Amino acid sequence: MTTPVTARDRAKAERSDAILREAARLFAEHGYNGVSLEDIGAAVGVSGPAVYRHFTGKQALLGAVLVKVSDDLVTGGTKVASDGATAAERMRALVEFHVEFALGHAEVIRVQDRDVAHLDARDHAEVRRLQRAYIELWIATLAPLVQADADELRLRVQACFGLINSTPHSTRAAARRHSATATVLVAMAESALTATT
Amino acid sequence: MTTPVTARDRAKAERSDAILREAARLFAEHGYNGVSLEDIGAAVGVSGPAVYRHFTGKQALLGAVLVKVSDDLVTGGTKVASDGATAAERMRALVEFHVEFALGHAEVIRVQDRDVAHLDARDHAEVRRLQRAYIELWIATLAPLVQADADELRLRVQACFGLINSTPHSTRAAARRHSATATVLVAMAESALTATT
DNA sequence: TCTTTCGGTTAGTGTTCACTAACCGATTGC
DNA sequence: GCAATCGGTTAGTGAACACTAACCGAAAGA
Repeated sequence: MTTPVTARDRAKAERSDAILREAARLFAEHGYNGVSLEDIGAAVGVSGPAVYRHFTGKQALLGAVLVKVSDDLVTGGTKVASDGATAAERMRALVEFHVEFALGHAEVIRVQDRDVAHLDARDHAEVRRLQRAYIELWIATLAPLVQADADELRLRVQACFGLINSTPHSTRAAARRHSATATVLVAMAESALTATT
Repeated sequence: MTTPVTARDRAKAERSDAILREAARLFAEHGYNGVSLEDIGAAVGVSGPAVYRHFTGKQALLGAVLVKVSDDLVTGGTKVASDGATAAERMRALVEFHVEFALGHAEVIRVQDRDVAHLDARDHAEVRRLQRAYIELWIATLAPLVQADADELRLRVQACFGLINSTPHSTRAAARRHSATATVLVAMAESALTATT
């Protein structure tokens, strides 16, 4: 299979990436319905309907953003969780991975837990599938460390996501030094996950 | 001051309450921009512009919902925090109060951290003022228990809010028995707040 | 009783916005 | 060179929707 990469192809790829990036940023800032295609085009220096040369529509943009972030979480999480020798090490690796991800991709995290409902049926199913896989990975990792039934493990994991994902909501805390924030969040998350009732 | 409560007055108050309740529910489910005034009217059995007989517009509805929830948090939080004798008792009272509130008012919580940006300037300022007061209450309560600078205390409190407020996002966990969920969340929150790095 | 008030109705109105149509000039590939 | 492709443009188009206008019938109150 030949790959004839022309200048046009490169320009198009860059443009598409820029559109995705700016769309994610704008969705995070104003919400899916608060952003027009004109806004997204303007953010990358083209105007309005030019976006249709790269994506089939507004919903497809949201789908691309959210499927990618969900997939990155599952792929990255699976990778780091396979490294640790003990359950505690794997759990810590997952927590650190997720904290780094949330701090580095605050915008997409914000879009994910705010605008997932605006996906079309196909993307929605895919995102839910990936999210389910990611949470099951956490539950499987946490299970050896905490004696609790499946429902409670799920509750603990989801509450932990809420804890870590809170940073995108707090502008002030996000301005802190990245590593200091990460250290505190990791400590809080690990402590919360294994807290005894 | 006379209070001539007629049948009409009572009917109007009930209608207004119903509109607020349904508006909060619909905002939580579909987001501010995903709900039309026609939808809100239909949810209470009237149609469309009848809502204007009770509220000046759609933004005013959102404002009423969010100012009320912010005020309830500050008022209730201040009340329960004044009871405890020790700092630890006050902290626990705050955590339990917030967990109960989040489990009992999941919908409004969801609207609050998703659609606050759609408020008009006046309500936005008021909600931010109340939120600031609430978080300062938490910080002041946590300060004696954790040795950390103001930034870290704020980060810890906000992460704790994220933890507790995660339940509105997780439909499955919300189906669990209320008291069991509350117990786990309280334990996680207290453990996270005072976790050592 | 009879006028006023009020909470509802239906029928617009103007705007925003996703998406389409039609066209254009440069890059591509033969 | 030259036709096809492609990524852009501007000008619609149709739908959704917040809000207004005009009207109506019943409750309030003198």
